[in-house]
Amino acid sequence: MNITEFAAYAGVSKAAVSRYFNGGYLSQEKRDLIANAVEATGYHPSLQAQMLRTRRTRQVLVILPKLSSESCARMVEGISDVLDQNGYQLLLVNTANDNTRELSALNLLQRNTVDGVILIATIFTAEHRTVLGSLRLPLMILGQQYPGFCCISHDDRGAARAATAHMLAKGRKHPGFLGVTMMDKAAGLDRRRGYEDALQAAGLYPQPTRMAIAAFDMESGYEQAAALLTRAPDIDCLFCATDSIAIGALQYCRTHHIRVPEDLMLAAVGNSEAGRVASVPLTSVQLHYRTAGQIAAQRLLDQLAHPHTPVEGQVLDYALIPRSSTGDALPQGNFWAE
Amino acid sequence: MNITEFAAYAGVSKAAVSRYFNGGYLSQEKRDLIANAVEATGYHPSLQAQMLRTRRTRQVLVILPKLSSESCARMVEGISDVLDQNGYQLLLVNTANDNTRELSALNLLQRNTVDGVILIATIFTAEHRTVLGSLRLPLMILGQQYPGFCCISHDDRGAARAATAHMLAKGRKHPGFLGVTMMDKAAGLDRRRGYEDALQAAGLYPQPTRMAIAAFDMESGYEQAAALLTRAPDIDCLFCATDSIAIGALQYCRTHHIRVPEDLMLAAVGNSEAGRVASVPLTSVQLHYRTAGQIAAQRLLDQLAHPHTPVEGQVLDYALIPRSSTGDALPQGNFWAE
DNA sequence: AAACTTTATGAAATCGATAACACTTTTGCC
DNA sequence: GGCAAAAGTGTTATCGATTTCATAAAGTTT
Repeated sequence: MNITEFAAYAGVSKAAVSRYFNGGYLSQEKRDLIANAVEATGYHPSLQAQMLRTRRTRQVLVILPKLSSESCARMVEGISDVLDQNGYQLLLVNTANDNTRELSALNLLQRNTVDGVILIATIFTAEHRTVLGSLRLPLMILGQQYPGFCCISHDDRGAARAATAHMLAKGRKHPGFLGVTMMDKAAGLDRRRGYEDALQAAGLYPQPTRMAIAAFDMESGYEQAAALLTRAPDIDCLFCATDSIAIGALQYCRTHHIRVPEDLMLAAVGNSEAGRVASVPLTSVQLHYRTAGQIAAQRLLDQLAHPHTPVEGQVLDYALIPRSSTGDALPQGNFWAE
Repeated sequence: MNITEFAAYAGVSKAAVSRYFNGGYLSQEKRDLIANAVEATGYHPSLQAQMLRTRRTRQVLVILPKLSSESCARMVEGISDVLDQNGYQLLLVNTANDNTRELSALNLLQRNTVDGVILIATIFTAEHRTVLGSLRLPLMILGQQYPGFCCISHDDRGAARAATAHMLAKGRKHPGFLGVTMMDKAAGLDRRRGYEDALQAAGLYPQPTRMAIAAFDMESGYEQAAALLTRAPDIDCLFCATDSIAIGALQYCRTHHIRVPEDLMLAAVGNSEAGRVASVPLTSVQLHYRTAGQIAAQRLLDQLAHPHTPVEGQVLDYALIPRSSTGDALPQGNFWAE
């Protein structure tokens, strides 16, 4: 049933029906007439027709690199919370760290089928700047600061500093670093800087031989930990850029008679579920993923409501959660400490 | 720029432009003309207008209970793979196990804004049958069999049977069961039946005092394990409906001087990352989540292409992954066994 | 009472495409 | 050459809403 048929059924004009649903001058009499007819027929305006006419889709595109990563999933949950509350729909593109998919996602934007975009990306290339710069849609970048755009990010540098400093404060003198590619500004570069900050504050100098780069998975963490600890066996505390990597390192220790935390302390960033229940519960820094998602979505909706909002970034704080991997016993009865 | 302006620019009729993009009789001459004009202007048809006119949106709605659960995330990844390849967009609704949200999602369907639906639900009520039955859209149900609808599910019963049988085959005589609500047919009912199958095959009888029901999280697993093992301390092997619950049980053992696997064997279903790296690596049954998602999406697209496809369910197989929690040592050098 | 403003109304134009239709031209075949 | 089928074309109606516009009635101010 379309608006014309419905209007005829209700005994009013098309315009009156439209005004009923969108607000506008309408007498109480017609209002009742339409309300009754809606009750009787279950009529509702077609979204597609509304989209075409109003040029607003009430859909937001979320682009992310990997859905089955706990951090991404939580950010999307946060986004979903807010969009849902405001009657917006969430269009999801999982790029799987694949350029082809990322391009097809950006193609969507060109086609103007969404009102706004939230981008959770790890590596920004020159092409990104070009494409994003020419975007006429409201855009939020989630997970890192990218100059010139609205960004919500975590204090990755502070988080890494806190984790490393925690181990140094326990008297360790030979820190090691297990990071990820520096092309990833947040998890790669910023966390390395945080690590170096902590060393500097303790009067130590970062040594390249005590640093290694891994991929984002446990397997790689295992392998790089093996390489690093073979090369520099005197390392007595190891900062890992992600929980997954730290868990890989932990597996290596477990199978090579390296005691954690006695011989080697471990600390990471992420506070994942796996890290909480690992063979040695992992000291890690909690970032507020869900909150970040909520804020990003809210800010996007704000931009939609008030165009020309000034571009400004926002950095969320963090919380260090000490656990056994740095020799911190858990409080009795609490094995899940957030 | 709309099709009229573009057609004028290219020097052809609107119909020719439409035929260019949708296929249809068109001379090579005009084809070139339009191709050049596209190159020059970057014109592309408006999706909204196409949606309105063709009554197809090329969008698929995915409804799920919890995004930040590994199994859900992997299913969505599988769905995304296939939809993406076929030029379909994925609309996501995270119900957070909340009726309000589930209703608003179903409202979307009423509004006809998507071509098809994939539903990942855990608990089906009478209301579900009503709403789903009156749905005029192609629908796939993912994760359990629901009579009368197209379903892709896992062999939950077989999986639970295999996990339990594995422990009984090692000579354990006093099995226990830690499950979830029976309102959840797949993870609740079917897995309990599988547990009972295994007992029966071993000449044992299920005893209510050796069974408990937990929620879906580790905390609840911990609490219910505590209750169960206090009530029936002779239990020497425990089947858990999910990895999370098993990890909770494992934490309880760890803090109460119950040795795993010597005093108590543990086996579960899910094969999650956390279970693989837990303090005692967890024997678990792998289900093919990603594959299930891919199949569901593919079958949905098939339905879209060929309406009136007969309704039939499909059940995917499983693979038991023995690990230390049942006394199975991991093969040397492989700590990640899938 | 006149002059304005606010409220109320429906006809018609519009958003940007596709599909039906009527028509002409080309091709294939006997 | 004749005749049917296939290929190629542009005009027009249509999808289902919103928005403009012209106009009228009601309410408010001078």
